[in-house]
Amino acid sequence: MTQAKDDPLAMRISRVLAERIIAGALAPGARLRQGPIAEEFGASHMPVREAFRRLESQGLVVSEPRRGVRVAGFSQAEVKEVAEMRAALEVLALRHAAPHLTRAILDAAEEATRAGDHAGDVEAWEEANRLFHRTLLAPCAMPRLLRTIDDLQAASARFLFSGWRAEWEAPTDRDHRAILAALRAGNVDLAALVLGRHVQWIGPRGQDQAGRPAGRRAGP
Amino acid sequence: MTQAKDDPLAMRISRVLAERIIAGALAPGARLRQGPIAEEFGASHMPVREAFRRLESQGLVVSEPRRGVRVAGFSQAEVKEVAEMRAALEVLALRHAAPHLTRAILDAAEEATRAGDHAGDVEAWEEANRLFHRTLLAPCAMPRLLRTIDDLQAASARFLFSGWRAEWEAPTDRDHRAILAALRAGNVDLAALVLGRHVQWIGPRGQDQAGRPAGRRAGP
DNA sequence: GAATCAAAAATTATCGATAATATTGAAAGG
DNA sequence: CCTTTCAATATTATCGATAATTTTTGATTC
Repeated sequence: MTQAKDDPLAMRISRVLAERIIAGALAPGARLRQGPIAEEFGASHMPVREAFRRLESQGLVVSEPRRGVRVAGFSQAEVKEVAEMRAALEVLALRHAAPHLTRAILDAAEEATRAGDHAGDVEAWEEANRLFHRTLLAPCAMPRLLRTIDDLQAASARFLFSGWRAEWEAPTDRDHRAILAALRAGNVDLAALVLGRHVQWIGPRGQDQAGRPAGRRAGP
Repeated sequence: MTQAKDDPLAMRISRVLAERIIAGALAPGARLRQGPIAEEFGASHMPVREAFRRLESQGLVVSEPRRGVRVAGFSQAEVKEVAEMRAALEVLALRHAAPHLTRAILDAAEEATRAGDHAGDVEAWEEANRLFHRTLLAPCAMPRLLRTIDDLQAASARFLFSGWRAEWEAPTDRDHRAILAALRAGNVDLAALVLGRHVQWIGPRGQDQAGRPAGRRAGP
């Protein structure tokens, strides 16, 4: 799905572990021991450790020296933090991408939105959602910004999966459509405003029931 | 200066290498070979490789599989990218920190500004500048955000050093004082506005002479 | 003289083993 | 019965060596 298997072992291991953490197969706080993981992948400790460092930089695990790594927990505060960082950075990316958005790109983003509407489970919806954002923001051509946004999206997806694993129905994504409409009309400011709010939408249930995002500065 | 020497060897190595890259001792594009570096630190390859991964996540080196790592270059576009990310994220951090800013914290930030004014060289000025920002933003209590900002500051410092190594005179930092004044007056919006512009200030010389930052959306 | 190919040298990626440190559990003491 | 201490065990951090690639070098040909 992602990339060929000719890149370093550490990369493959980190990808698999990241998937597991995001999907919730590895619970927050769970210790990741290098021995068993190395054995599972038929590798030695070195690639596993490199994978750990990569996961650490993505914020998916926390590492205490001499004490190993464990899956990063996410309190409501942390989820909010990630959401607000995403909002700030995706708005920035969108403003830079806007001048480069062609008709074809907007159509592709709309197609991604449609795919999300028809998604049968959270995973499919999340993938479509990610594709929407990526399609719209990639033309900003700011690699470091895009990398950071990707990591934040991964963290967001974790939260999404944790809350919704079972009961799921694909919601028609009004925000996505509003963003596209604004962009088609050339109203970048409006698109950025909606995107900023959209990204901070935490969903119907947080750790507690206070689902209202805090960074909401503009009206509804 | 930073931390004791009881944390993993990889951490110490990455710190030293980071300092060298930021200070310009290692030129952009220069290859970092694990053999010589391991030998220099009296270590084996493993910690060196871990240090590389860490530097990679900070954006200080780029790694091509099977081909080693090299010091990341920075075009004017990349410098601008970092500056705009910093602006977006530092403004976010400041808005969250503002409610927690005490008189003592503001005084400490002012002291950092004074130290910067009296700095004799770029390094000292940069350290004071970093301290100013850190003092003001740390109370936001958003660890991931602060970590990201730190990495971006490091990238900024690289650029600063590259341009100013020789001719240097400490400039009185009007922006810092304006930010503090606004905060003391309780005008968070103004402080955020000035901070956002301040961070994007590229200095009198870029790679080419077009020093005007592009993200400048509000008037002077 | 420039381009090409092939062996040689260098370098990265990985492994298996060792040393250092943390964790655990049981025994002793209060 | 709970707390503390100490050894047995488990795990991390690190090393030295090996395998797999890439880069160089040097002749060789057009």
